[in-house]
Amino acid sequence: MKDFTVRNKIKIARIEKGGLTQGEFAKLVGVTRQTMNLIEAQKYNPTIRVCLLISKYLERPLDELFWIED
Amino acid sequence: MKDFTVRNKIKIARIEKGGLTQGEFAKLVGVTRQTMNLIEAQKYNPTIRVCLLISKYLERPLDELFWIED
DNA sequence: GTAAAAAGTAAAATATATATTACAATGGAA
DNA sequence: TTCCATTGTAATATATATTTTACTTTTTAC
Repeated sequence: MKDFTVRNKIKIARIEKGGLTQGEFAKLVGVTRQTMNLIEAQKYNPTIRVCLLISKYLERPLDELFWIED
Repeated sequence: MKDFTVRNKIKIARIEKGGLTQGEFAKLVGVTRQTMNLIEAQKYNPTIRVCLLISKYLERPLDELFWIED
């Protein structure tokens, strides 16, 4: 199967959201800072569960935060 | 952390999409039929990558297909 | 410029998504 | 009813998301 790459704009959205640090945001979502770091750096392919929580706390739709690059 | 449950309406959307069998759809998306079966049965928490492909082939936004129940 | 906070990163351990194979249950068409 | 396609499910194996701990680099405030 093709090697679609998943992209996200979490980091930008988090900063735009105002003041949230990576660690604070990770805690909100319920993952470790390291996990959030890797997700933001697009080195992970997070589960929909984590993505939904990210979407919730950033108040942005999933479709705006995540997309495929083929 | 709270135990949010992830829900999805993939099976309904797949059938509404017309004629696609679970196996055919799984192949389209690039996972096995068993994996798609477990995802549809809400026993898995799929990766955003798989969800994006599902969204693409069902022509439905992520936010319409997946949500959290708390 | 210095100190503290935040962010990047890395290695090892654990949890779980996904694959593989196989078989049972269900449903619809003949 | 019988046959065949589809779906449900289970066991084992593998890949990888996530955690934990710890250290380095970058950024920000003073």
